[in-house]
Amino acid sequence: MKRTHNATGLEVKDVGVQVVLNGWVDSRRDHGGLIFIDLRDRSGLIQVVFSPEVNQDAFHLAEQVRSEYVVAVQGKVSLRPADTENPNLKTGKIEIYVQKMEIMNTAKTPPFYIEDGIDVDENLRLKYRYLDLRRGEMRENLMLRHRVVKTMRDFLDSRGFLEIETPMLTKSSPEGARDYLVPSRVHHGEFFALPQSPQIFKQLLMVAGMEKYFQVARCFRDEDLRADRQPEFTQLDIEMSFIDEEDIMGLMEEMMALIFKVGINRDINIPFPRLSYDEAMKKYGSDAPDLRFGLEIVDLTEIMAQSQFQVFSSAIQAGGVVRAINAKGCASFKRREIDQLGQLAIDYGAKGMAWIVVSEKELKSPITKFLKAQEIEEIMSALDAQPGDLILFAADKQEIVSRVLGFLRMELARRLDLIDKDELNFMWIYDFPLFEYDQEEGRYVAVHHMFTSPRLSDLDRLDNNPEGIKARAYDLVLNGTEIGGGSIRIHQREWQEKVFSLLGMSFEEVRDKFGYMLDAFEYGTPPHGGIAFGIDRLAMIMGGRSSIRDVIAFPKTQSASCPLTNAPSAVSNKQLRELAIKIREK
RNA sequence: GGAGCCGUGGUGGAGUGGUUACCAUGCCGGCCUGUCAAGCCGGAGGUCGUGGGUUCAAAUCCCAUCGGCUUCGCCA
Repeated sequence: MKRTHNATGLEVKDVGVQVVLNGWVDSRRDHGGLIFIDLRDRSGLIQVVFSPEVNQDAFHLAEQVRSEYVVAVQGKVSLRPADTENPNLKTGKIEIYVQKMEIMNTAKTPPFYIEDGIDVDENLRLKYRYLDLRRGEMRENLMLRHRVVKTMRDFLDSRGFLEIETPMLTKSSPEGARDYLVPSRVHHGEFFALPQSPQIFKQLLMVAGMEKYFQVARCFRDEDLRADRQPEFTQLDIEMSFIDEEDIMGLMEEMMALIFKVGINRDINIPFPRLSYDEAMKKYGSDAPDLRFGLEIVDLTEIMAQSQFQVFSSAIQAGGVVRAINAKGCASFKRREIDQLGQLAIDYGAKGMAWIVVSEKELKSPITKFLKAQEIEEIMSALDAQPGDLILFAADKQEIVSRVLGFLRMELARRLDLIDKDELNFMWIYDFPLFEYDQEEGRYVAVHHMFTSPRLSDLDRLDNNPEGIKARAYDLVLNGTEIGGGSIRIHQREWQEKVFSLLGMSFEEVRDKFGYMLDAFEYGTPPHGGIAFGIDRLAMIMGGRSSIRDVIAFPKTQSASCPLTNAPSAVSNKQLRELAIKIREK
């Protein structure tokens, strides 16, 4: 019995039609003389009814059916009797009176409920992922993801982009994340790396004259996992020739508007607002700020520069800053809560967290006794402090202060429930620094990546003055999450060599790792640039999920393993011998 | 590498040293012709993650270890 319709493809106007449905038994309600089954297929649910008056054989077969059995039913679409309609079902006004049923397969009782909103150990869900994905919400997530990717492909195709694949087995390169390595059987002792991104290949495609490229590209980074980070993830990777920042940002805004319309039927306003990196860090303590709420950070460095309060003034003298955040209406926080925030600040790298509780009559604070009345007044005024407010301070190097107050800002928003879950807050962050100094490595490292072009006006500083050079890079931020980022690239061999050199790479290393790319740049490389979006993160936000795992069919656990297949696993000695690999004892 | 939370019938939870480990749900059987969280009656189902220790006695206290989740570092 082959299906004639999908479960939710039927509606009131189909009443009287003979249909065959195939699907799974979602639930069975046996009334003795009458049996109801909710039949589920990919489209959703419909109720089918078994009555001995309609067909004895089908009725008795239905008595034996259990959850998750795979069945085929044949019957007539009928209107439900009055007062038995189910408004919770799309097909709640109709039902199928079954004349014939076939059990296509039986099923063991599943280890968890096949329904939305379950609270089950995630390990179990992943071990039985094929059952987890039967749940409506998970099916919806994958369908949403499909619509998003389909829309991306269609949109880019309509704008003249070519989808081109690049190698998965490629060359390990320095910088960036830890590589996943694949041993070469043919070349003992040598390894491929799985791509962290198709960056160099897409630039070579520009050299090759493809002009407009995209790829839905799997990327691999062997770093620790998070709720929004998997070791393998998917990027929409894009590159174009003969363009500038505005071309890419404008095009991507159009694409985003379409994706959100098709994906979740939301209209978003374009163009997106833009915020410079410096301003984002200063006001929000993050290069991916969440602007769905206020709680701006206020700089007090000037006010405090001459202060007698050593904690503040010595931080400033050491080149640092003093900044604060006004937790509006939080004067009611208990001392224990404030101390808890202070501990969190310390966890994020602060040496401590000063605070002032502003009440009607007085200021409660461990630090006001060190401050002059004039200074306190200026602080209150700068932060627009009113009775009932709580002010939190951080004093340290700028990067630490930003990180700490950026975190406290988010934490306060969560505690005060300031975030509107339905809002979609997009913004571009631009004017990133090209380099930052890495204390541990004792050298500069690229903030974006090492192929990013410096601002043209900063080009001459590549020789001897890298501090403060701005990059032609841009990130797209949605609700405090970086969902994409890109840049205009370097397309001149000479500039690229200077960047490599500034990053501390020797002539030999550059030749070995990137010689092929520099060679390519000598054969007429067009100016080019691009962007890449994290499809998993985008789908996660669009689906309103809190973990990227919910929009990936077969994700890894936090320890980067797969409970379903038990990967990774040991391999045979024969396999190891072929690869000339010996496993060392710990 | 660090921090936090969690691990008890299939599932989710309760159980702070002492009878036969409790509840809900699911599962199995019976009854039941309008349910959709169906209902009523009955039943089965447990190495309390694992290993060690303390104790007359451990799900419970201690140590170690494994696993899951969150997070800092890390993620050009």
